[in-house]
Amino acid sequence: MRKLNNDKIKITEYKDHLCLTGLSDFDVSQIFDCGQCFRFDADITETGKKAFSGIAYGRYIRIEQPGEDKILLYNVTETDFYDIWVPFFSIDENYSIIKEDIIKRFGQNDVICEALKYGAGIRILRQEPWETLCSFIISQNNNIPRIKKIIAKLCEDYGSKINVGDNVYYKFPSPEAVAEADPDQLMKTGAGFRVKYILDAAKRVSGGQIDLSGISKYKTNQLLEVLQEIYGVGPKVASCVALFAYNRTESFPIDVWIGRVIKKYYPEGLDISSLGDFAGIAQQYLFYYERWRR
DNA sequence: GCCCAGGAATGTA
DNA sequence: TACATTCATGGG
Repeated sequence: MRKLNNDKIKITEYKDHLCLTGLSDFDVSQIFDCGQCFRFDADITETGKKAFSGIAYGRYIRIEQPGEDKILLYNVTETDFYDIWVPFFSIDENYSIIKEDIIKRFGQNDVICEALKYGAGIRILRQEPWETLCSFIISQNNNIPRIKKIIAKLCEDYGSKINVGDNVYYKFPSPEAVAEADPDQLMKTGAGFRVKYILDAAKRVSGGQIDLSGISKYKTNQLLEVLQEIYGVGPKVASCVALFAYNRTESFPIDVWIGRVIKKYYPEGLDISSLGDFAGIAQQYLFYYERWRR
């Protein structure tokens, strides 16, 4: 087994899964319920524990968390674990440092401290740029169940199949496959008025006008600018793509929920430029706190 | 500045 | 049960 940069994490190989212990600040439900990823579905194991399964980077994975400090990864090879799933789940990221920095920036008495406790296991996933771009175009003026439904249909209609046992899954379609799609057929995904945006994005990416790999070296401001050249991509969608696909943890998407958070807890306004390199992660804690706290 | 696209799940009264 | 809102954006 290769080494991780965190000695506390212990990895044990079993016949059909990997077991991780010592990984703190990690809650599978919170990670998949905080609205950053639309391709994973929850189910309940025989032992009554929540599990999630889905597709990322063209691969199927099933992840269970039977205890706070126990993560089980199924359908994973050792190579894929290090090359794909460690970065995908930010397993190599030390969230205690991030949380300390956020508290230092916001202050000990700030509402962020409650939010950090409430969503203690949130992690920002590192997702594929094209899938993230397309997904967040679809997410505009939309709710999570419907976003998931539209994306699932898009994958069924234009993505390639993955067989896992008796189940069939679909990869996220390539930009080429979407670019070649008939607009009327694309309407059948339920994406509605967003179809023209998805098509523009697919054509720009497959045609080479936008190089989603190349722009990863851009400074964040420049990255946001380039993304917003795409028809239907504004500041919100661009900053989500920067945060969730390009690991720009300082990128701070402002949606209706965060708008409410600012109005409610920071009536004097919030100076985002003073929030440091992890402003976007702080945003996720605030979003999750305001969205799901009863 | 305001409304609409296209649609349905979810929240709220 | 009604009724508003929903992880926005661009065009008219």
